[in-house]
Amino acid sequence: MRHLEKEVTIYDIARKLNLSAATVSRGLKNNPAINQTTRKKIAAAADEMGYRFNSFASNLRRQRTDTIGVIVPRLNSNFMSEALAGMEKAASEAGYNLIISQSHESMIKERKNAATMFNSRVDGLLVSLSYDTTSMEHFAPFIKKGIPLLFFDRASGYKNSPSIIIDNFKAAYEIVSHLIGEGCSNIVHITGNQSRDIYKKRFEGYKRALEDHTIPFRDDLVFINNLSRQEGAAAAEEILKRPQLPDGIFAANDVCAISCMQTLKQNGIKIPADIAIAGFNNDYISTVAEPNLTTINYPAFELGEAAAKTLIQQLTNSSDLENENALILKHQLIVRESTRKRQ
Amino acid sequence: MRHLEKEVTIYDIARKLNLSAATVSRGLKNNPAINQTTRKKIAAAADEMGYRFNSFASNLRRQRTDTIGVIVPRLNSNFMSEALAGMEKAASEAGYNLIISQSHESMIKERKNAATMFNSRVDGLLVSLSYDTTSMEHFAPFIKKGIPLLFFDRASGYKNSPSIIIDNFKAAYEIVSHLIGEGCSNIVHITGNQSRDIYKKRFEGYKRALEDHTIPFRDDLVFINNLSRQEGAAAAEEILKRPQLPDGIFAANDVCAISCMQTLKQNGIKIPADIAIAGFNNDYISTVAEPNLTTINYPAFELGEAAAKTLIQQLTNSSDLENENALILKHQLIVRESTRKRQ
DNA sequence: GTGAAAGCGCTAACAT
DNA sequence: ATGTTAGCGCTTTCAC
Repeated sequence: MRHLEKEVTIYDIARKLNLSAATVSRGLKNNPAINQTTRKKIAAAADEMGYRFNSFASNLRRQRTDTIGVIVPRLNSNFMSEALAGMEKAASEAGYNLIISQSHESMIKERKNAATMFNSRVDGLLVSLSYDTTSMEHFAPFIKKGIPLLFFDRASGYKNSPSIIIDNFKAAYEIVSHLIGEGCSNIVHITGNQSRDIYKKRFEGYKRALEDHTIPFRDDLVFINNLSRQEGAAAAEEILKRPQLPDGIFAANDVCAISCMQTLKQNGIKIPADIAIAGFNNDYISTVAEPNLTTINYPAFELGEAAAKTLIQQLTNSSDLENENALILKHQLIVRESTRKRQ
Repeated sequence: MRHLEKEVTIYDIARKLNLSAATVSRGLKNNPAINQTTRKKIAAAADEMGYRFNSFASNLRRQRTDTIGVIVPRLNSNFMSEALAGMEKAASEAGYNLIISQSHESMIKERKNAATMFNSRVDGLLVSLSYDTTSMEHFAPFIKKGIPLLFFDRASGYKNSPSIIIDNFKAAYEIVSHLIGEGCSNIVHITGNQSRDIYKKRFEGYKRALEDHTIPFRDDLVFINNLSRQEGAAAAEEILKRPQLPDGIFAANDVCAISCMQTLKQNGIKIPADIAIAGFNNDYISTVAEPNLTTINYPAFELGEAAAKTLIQQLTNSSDLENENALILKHQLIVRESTRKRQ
């Protein structure tokens, strides 16, 4: 039906040139054992006959795929698309393809994705966990078969799988300390599911910063939601209802911080004079929002690149990551107008 | 090395259960011809023995991959990540995987990507052209082999390949007419490479709108660049140097419009009072920028979904797209503060 | 420098 | 309802 002509194989080329399939196979791979002239003849014939390499046959034979699987919560976030861009770059430079799938923040889908990746026999797997993943059992087959598994951003302490992250605790500590330094003492924290390590660590950083500045921690200042635009606005509404307004807000991502800020501004709150606001990630929008948002620069592209490179190193055995368990990338606190209370 | 244990095949299962490989194969596929009890036994044994399906062998045999290739200019734009999210959704619902690669706006890379996709024997290919693609020869092999090829957003009139787009001419016409309606008569247009149809059509829409409102077209009001943040700012700098300021700007994407707006604002220009600004795409940032940006809603997610669905329909022959040559999605003009000159 | 032959694991046509 | 058989196209070991 779809295949208009019969596929040309190395046998067809061999027949035409009075060679064996083995020679053609070697010739196409530029195997130095094959005569230069023969190689050229083979290449020419292949070209002329419209030959195309069959990677299944090759994969089947070689037992590897040169493919890396990636499972992300969602493709359509600034952070993820940057990270994926970095991965694609590193992978394609090393001759690997990427199979990308999204879990839509659901463990059920993540499980299916993992199974598909497993059956597709990816050489390795890169994962950023979904929002609601509790069990890690769907990754067990990879461990069992010795397929390298690497978590990035939303990591887990799962088995011996290494992860690539930033120091979320420290980053949060820094940003909250900065807020305190600007005179805030009544700081709201908006964050995500505490079973995701990144949010837990940020929360801990927040608490520690308060503690170290002898500011009592207050449960009612913490909002745990999915950090979406909607939830950011909802948190703002909730805050506005309170008898006493906070003087600072630290949200665990930029999108949420900004939608929260937008809602507050619409209700006449002055940022940063009334309330200072800080986010996390350094998405492009943080420089578009007014006032510009103080945030943590989380190098997403570099993260993706590093993740893919690390995995590929394991694949080629050029390095053993078995001893390292986490690769911590550098982050930076970026102070902008949204938190500058004093001149 | 990486494979700790020998792979289990259907033959192993067959031997263990005293069945033939064919029965096991059918059983695993839940073929109704196979006895319920047998099917259960097979499933149980497969599970217990740690069997995993070998898709290469299957692909090799079936001559198809259930995989769709996607080539995009860049992954990390709001528009593309939305579109990809839509594709991934449609594809995974139909049991297809996606192989995604980016051309980095270069024809050379696009050509390599196409070759890889071809060798990976994708069942179909979705393409949004790179900025500098001039020749389409790298898609010829797909046509020749009858592999469905579908362009989206950055389309081309290539051969009989259909495309999924919006009516860029009309959208641009509408937005420029709106600017004129707000009192603008001196309207800058910032757009992209004119060999990309989308930008050409937008340019034409701009010209036609001027014409229909008897405003003379002026060459010096047109900026052709790559529509990046940098170029948006550069265009603003250039505009600021001019003796006479324009009273309106229509940029062919939101990112460029917003960076242009930021630079103008920094130089004391009032938006929209001095200059009204409109963008294109309805990226999230268009609601974050101040003033909020007037733009065209380009339904990226739906576009991706429609593209994947259309391709899959062709694959399953459930529809013949050979007659249709373009699927035009609806767009909407979204008027926001950045162009409201009059109350 | 080149060839013969076997086999990777699955599926489908054809049998029974 | 299940089995037999052949073959998808490539790689690789062992020969010469």
